[in-house]
Order: sequence, then C-alpha cells, then structure tokens
Amino acid sequence: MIDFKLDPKTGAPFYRQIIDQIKFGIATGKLKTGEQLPTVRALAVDLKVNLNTVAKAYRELEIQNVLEAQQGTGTFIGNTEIQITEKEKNDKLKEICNEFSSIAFSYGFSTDDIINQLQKQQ
Amino acid sequence: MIDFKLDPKTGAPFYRQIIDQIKFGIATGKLKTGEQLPTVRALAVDLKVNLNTVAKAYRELEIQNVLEAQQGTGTFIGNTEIQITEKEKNDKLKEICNEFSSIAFSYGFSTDDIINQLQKQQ
DNA sequence: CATATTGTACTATATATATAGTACAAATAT
DNA sequence: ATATTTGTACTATATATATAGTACAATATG
Repeated sequence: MIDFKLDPKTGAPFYRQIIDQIKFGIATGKLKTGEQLPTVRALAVDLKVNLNTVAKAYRELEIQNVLEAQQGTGTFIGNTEIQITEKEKNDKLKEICNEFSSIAFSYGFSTDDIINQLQKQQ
Repeated sequence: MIDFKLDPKTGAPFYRQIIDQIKFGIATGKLKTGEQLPTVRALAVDLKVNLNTVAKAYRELEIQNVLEAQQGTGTFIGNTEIQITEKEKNDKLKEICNEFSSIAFSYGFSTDDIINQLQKQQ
C-alpha cells in the first residue's frame, strides 16, 4: 500500500497529487493488479481532505481504465494494457521527453542531471 | 535570460511557475543582480498569459525583495542572494523526474526508454 | 431479512486562479 | 513638450478546486 502524502506548497491540486501517486505506485510495482485501494472515506480521513476530493481522483483514474470501482465493495487496481503502434509509442516518448527536458532546462538542469537522477530512481 | 516555460498539466498556478523559474534562475546563476527581466507585457505575450498573471509573479517577488521594480523602466534582479541549498535543488530535480517518469510509466515506458531517448536528443 | 459499508451523485458555498478591460503614474524617448 | 513605455491598480467575470452536507444504489455482512 502506498503511503499517500499531500503537499499544499506545490500548488498542484490534491486530487491530482493522489492520481499521480497511484500512477507512480503502479509504475514502480508498489501497487499491483487487483489490489484494493483505501476506501474513499478512509483515504479522505487519512489525508485530511474531503471525501469528494478522493472520489474525484478515483473517478478520473477509472475513466482512464487505471482503476476499477465497485459500489459497496471498493476500488481496485485495474489490468490495463493498451495496444498502440511502435511509431505512436515512439512519438509519445519523444513528446514526453521534449516537454520534460525543456521544463528541467528552464530550472537550470542539464540532460545529464536528469539522466543521473533517473538512474538513481530505478 | 531565462527561457520561461509554463506547463498547464502540473496544476501549479502560472504565476507560481514564473516565480519558481526566476528564483531558480537566480540561484543557478543564470540571472544576475541588476539584470532586467522581460517587461510584464512582453513576458505575458511570450507565455500567452494575461498581463496580470506576470505582474502578480513580479509583485510577489518584489515583496520578497528578490526583484526591484521601477515604473516606466522595468523590473530587475535585486542584490539579495538567494540561497538554494543542494538539497532544495535536488528535491526540485527529483520532483520533475518523478512527474516525468510517472507520466512516461503510465504510457508503458521504462526508465531505460526515457534515458535512451534523452541521450538521442542531446 | 436488516444493517453497515462503499462508491456515486447531487447542491451549496468559499477561495484561488486566470482572463479581459480600463486607467493611471512614473520614467524614458523623441 | 509630447508621446511611448513600464509598472501598478482597479473592476468584472469565468473556471477550477476544495469543503460541507445530504442522499441514494450496489454490495457485503450479520
């Protein structure tokens, strides 16, 4: 289970921070297919936010087929495998990398800084 | 001069992203004391945001004694040294990389995919 | 069966953010 | 002097975010 944390300083909306952490949790293997997430009410209490804020995050991820929600039971990590072509994948990767390196550059970081950090993360 | 960039997807307010980039620019030596920033109108056009949004960022930084504004002339980097610790710099890089990789992961890319693409870009 | 739990769906309200438009004061340029 | 540029200061409006409160439907539990 993820140790959810909200940071008001970033300016990023709470519901988006929740979304991010779930996605990252799945990506890094901390959250696995079929695993149950905290209930909307439990996570709301835990993070000291409103029930609606958690529900919004879960709803958004359900629309993206990342989560599967069952009324009366709970919300679970889905089993999403999206089929896309190699070219589409590569274009997307380029797009993401371009966007993020330009952001990192605007903060004065170099490509090497990014690469070093990414290697530490894995 | 900084190459300002705004990212709507992060959820961080534009004015705060501008503040952040100026502070980092000073901290990393890209912006030096006495240097003139773009006029509020010029930067607003450049970033495709409202004049008020840039003005808000500049105003905030003037209150913090980071910038000095002179009506009719322009806005300049003040002489107060911004101390950004290595830890703060590293945290920012981590934050960017986390956001970066979580998005890339949600598209099915691995850290190696990202690193390879970044190295191609260089 | 009845009850509790869980996700869902509303309304209402408050605050923050961003835009649009306008206007003015101070400094500069012509 | 006059006009332009620049920062500043408003009003008004729209949207996004978050909270509070309430209620309901589907499922699980006793």
